[in-house]
Amino acid sequence: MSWAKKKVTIKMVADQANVSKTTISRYLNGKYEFMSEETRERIEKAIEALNYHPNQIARGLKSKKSGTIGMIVADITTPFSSILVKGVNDICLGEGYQLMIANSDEDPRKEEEYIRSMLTRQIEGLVINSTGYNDDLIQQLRNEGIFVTYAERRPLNGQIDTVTIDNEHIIKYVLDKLYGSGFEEVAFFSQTINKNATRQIRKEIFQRMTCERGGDAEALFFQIDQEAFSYDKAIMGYLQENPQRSKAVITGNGVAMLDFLRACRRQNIEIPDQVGLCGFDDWGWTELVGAGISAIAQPTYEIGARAAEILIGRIHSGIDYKDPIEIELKAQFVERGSTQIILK
Amino acid sequence: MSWAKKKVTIKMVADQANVSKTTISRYLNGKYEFMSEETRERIEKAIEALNYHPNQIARGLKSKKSGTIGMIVADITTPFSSILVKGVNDICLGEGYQLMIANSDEDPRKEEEYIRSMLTRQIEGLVINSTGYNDDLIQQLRNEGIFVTYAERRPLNGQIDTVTIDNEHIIKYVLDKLYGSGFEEVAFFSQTINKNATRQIRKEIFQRMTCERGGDAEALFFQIDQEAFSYDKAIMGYLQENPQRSKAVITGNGVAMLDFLRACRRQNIEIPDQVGLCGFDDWGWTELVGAGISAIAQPTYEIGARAAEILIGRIHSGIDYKDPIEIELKAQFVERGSTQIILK
DNA sequence: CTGAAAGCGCTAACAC
DNA sequence: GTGTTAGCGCTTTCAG
Repeated sequence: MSWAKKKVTIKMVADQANVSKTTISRYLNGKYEFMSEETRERIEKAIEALNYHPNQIARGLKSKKSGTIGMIVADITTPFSSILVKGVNDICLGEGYQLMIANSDEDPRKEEEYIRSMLTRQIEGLVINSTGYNDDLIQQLRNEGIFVTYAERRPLNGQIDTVTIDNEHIIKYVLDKLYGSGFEEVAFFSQTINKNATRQIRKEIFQRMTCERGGDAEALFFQIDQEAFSYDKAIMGYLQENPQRSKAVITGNGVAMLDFLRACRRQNIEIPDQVGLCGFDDWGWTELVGAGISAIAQPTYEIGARAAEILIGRIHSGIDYKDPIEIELKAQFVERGSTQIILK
Repeated sequence: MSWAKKKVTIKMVADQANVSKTTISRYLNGKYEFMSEETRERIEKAIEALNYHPNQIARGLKSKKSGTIGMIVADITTPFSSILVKGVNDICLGEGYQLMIANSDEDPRKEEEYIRSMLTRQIEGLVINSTGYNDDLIQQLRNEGIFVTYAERRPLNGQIDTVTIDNEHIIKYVLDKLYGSGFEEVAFFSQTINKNATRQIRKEIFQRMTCERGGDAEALFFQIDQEAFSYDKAIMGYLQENPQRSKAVITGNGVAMLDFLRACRRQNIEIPDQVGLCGFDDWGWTELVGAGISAIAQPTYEIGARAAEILIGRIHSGIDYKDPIEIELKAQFVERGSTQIILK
């Protein structure tokens, strides 16, 4: 980089201001008590004149504080992830941290690679929307002085700070609502569960509550793999059983909702005439489809923001903890046309 | 962090393997020619035994290579930005770079703050989807040895690498299509332009082509501010002029399309019966709204990927350039029901 | 109030 | 083949 102007260092500022590097360093760290008014001003001028910006990398090497936080999301292309990122990013800006972000693409191997890469780059903490396959490695980070907060997907086991939503409460609310308004069968359509804790938890809650109502918890839960037309098959299968009953579906997240709607369109299934629908995640377009799609609006931004706050709090305190913080934020049901029952 | 295990350093590995730090360093950098087969194995064992991972921060301090790239997007919550991020992220993974990401929120002050913050953290390059207000600062980075690539939004002036789409070509294509199929007036609805180069360019192209067809280039271009019901007013105003003519609208990006559709719904405007619609950006839900929304699918992922490739290429070459690389990728028109003209 | 000196963890001449 | 030495840019004792 021969064409690059030499970067200005603390040494050059020291020379310019006619003091030692130490004093400049003190200045940079706001320890003004240790210098005369006059030197302070001289330093200020020198920094200004040279357009000096301290090298955070060098500072971090000595102080062991990189000032960066890592964040790994499972699929950055979903609005869910990007809003989560925004929440974390905003808090980081306020606290002076930079964000190192990676997209695991739901691939545990990539996830591990990113975690290790970020570790070598001395992140001070990690916010993760985890695939669920690297919980052991993540637990290990604790031993290296790295704090971790799980966002939305909790660890399957392990004592780590977590911010999720109150699935129990909102699923109960929606089931009550749907059955209460006359639907006779409510099914749940989930993406492949794998080790995804959120999907696992929603399944468990849905099946337990369905059971309590005397429903067929097994038959009404559909786990749908990412193959072509698998949603088509599932929805057709569901509607063919007990065709005289009025039915509704809850989809487990925004991506499942989109796939479900596409399948309905291909199969000419009318909503809510033939099947009611309530989805998790309320993204901008839900009101535009048909009579509007009812949805569970997750406080996605807040999940990210709270996770970042907790993480930074831990970093600042710097001490190990025995009791993890576990926060459950409330989700909200937004009612639209897709759950207005059409009586048969 | 009293509870943290002491991090293992190159010194400890050297002691364990009974060689000097230099030799370990050579090993880490793959310079196996400079050591015996036997020491190489000894080092391998020592690293394994101690679970050693080199500190990239320290390496970077000496070598002036942080191994991180910065990326700033204008609004991370739009699918456009997140897909762009994915493109960049994927290339970075392949090339061994970590991504430092920030969301400027279309705020030039935040954008500047992030740029400076990333600079102090020694990013080696920057991919930016810029607000357009910090072009001078960005140009300045070049003097500090930092390469920059603009993604999607080009600099208003300045000689910097850029990846955009071929707006000229696709806008011509869509206008031909719409007028060709019988629409008599085609308007363009854009978000507030400010210094956004893409919006500026689309406006210029649209107006020029409209002019060439003898249309009223001024009246047919709508710049719509982000106030409540401003889309409602614009669309109503457009439809009231020359009501006997069949009309269509092109929206300038995905966000504008969403706002436009919401306004139509509020005003009970039927698409395409009362107005045809073709939007920029083809996100998952377009096919689900009404008879399907026709859209210009931008190669968003490719924009990000190409931008990252170009940037990393520059970093590797390490030399200044006089001629910036300017790439224009092709967008594609996806035809759906919203542009099937209903003859009046 | 201020500075000299010794590192942080790693790399890179330059010797041997 | 391998080690010694001198830093990278900054912080931090420890002396004055």
